[in-house]
This record gives sequence, C-alpha cells and structure tokens, in this order.
Amino acid sequence: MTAERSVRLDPRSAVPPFEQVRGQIAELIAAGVLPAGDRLPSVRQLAGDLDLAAGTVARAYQELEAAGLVVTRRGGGTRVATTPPVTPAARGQVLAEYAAAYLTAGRRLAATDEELLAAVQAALRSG
Amino acid sequence: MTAERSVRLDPRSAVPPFEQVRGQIAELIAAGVLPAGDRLPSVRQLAGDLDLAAGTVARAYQELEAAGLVVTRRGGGTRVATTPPVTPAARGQVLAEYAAAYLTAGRRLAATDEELLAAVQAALRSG
DNA sequence: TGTCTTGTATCAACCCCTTGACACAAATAG
DNA sequence: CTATTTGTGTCAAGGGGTTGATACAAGACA
Repeated sequence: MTAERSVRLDPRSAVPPFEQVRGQIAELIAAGVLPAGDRLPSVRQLAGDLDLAAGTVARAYQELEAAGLVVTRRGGGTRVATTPPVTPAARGQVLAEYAAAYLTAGRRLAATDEELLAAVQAALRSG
Repeated sequence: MTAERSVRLDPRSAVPPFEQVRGQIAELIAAGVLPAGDRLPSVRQLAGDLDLAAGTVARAYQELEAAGLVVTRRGGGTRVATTPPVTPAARGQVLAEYAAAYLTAGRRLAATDEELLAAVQAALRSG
C-alpha cells in the first residue's frame, strides 16, 4: 500500500496529526500516486503504524470522504474514489503549488531567481 | 521595518499563529534579511497588524529571545541580536532547507528530478 | 521630573486536538 | 451462519492555543 509507505508524520510540526495524515493522503490522491480504487490501510492499521489513536486517523478519513477523495464502507475499508473528484488538481498542478510555495518562502529571504533555481539543483545533486 | 512587511499569516494553516510569527521572523534573521540591531515592531503594533492578541505576539518574541535570535528590553523594544546566534543557518543553508523540503514533497508524488526542476522554472516564469 | 512606550504577567473563558476505552453497525471471509 | 474486519459513535480527561482585559516593570524621551 502506497499510503503506508508514504505517510510520514513530523512530530516537531505544529500541524496536528490528523491534518498531516489528511493532507498527505489528499496530495497522493490528487497527484495520482494513489490510483482510483486503491484501498487505504485500515484506520487501526495506520493508527498503529503512526502511533496514533484510531479516532485520530478516522477523523482524517472522514474529512477525505467529505472532500470526495475517498469512499468508505464499514467492513469494506476505505478506497480512493473512482470519480477523480471535482479536484482539478492534477499531479502537475500539485507540483506547481509546491514550487510556488518554495518560491514564496525563498523570496522572503530576498533570494534571486538564480539563487532559487541553483538551490534546487544543488539539492538534486546532493539528495 | 522588514518584519512588518514580511510577516504574513496564513489563516487556513493548522500552524498556530504564534508559531507562524516565530518561524517567519526566525528565518528572516537566520537568512540575514533582518540585520543585527534591527528593531522589530512592538508587540502591540505587530499584533494590531496581524489582528492578533498582544499576548500571542509576545509569546513569539519570547521564544525568539530564548533561542538567542533577539534581545528585548522593556520600553526599548525588541531587536535582532548582535551575536549571530549559534545558528549556523546562513542564508544559503536556509534556502537549501527550503529546496530540500520541496524535493521531499515533490518526490512523494513520484516526480522525477527533471519534473521537479521544470516546475520551479515554470513557477519562476509565471510568478 | 513626569510621560509615553514597550515587554511582561496574570486571569478566566473558550475552543480544538488527542488519547484510550468501549460499544455498535455493516461488510467481508470462512 | 459465524467470526472477523472495519468504520463509526460516544465518553471523560488532559493539554494547548487564543482572546481580552488588566496591571505592572523598566527603558526612552522631553
């Protein structure tokens, strides 16, 4: 399951756990990394992996369903919605949002375009 | 004052306001955008600008002082510490962290190096 | 000196997040 | 059908963040 492998909590983050889970899965779906029909780990399973209470993961799943990204059935688990939800957020758009966020943060440091680009290239080489 | 112009709250963020303020100012300092000796806006001033309670901004300032990034004096205001704190985080390192964070997020979407770079270039052109 | 500014401290009140436990409903697997 | 799995609902408890008001302490300023 891609979700188990990909969801990682940042314990130092001020973002509440349920929101980290929700956000990461939402992006995995929007980007097409989690294909329609794919089953997410069970609430208890993911909660155990991330060391969270089941209710916390359940809340993340509920918000994902409310957003139309996911369909849940008791006993049947939670699966990625077949209808690529209204979300016009294709993978490229998600990536574009990430890039834009990077630019916003970098420009707050008064970085030039060249510096911003060079920093990414350097990170690509080292990571 | 650079701080007034640069600190922007994201009301949709799950990150608590005091932490957004603290983090943004910390990065402005670490990156050298706010030079040593520069005076930050007063607690009440910044609180007014950001539509926060004075105590919320005060907490951000307190944590900045605890981190050695800032020196406060009652009646005298809050200024960027002259001693570039232990922080080895030069501007380039902060930028590198941003770039690394971008790569981490992008790779979660299974983006290739080329895509990651292209997305930044596209964002530079459009923004 | 006296006044203004600024940071700090405290308070009660409110809301949100998390936990851990338990029970329940519905689908699946045998 | 039965047992298991899975999502949901509830609950009390505790911790954190925010507000708004008030009061105080200490430097700046005239």
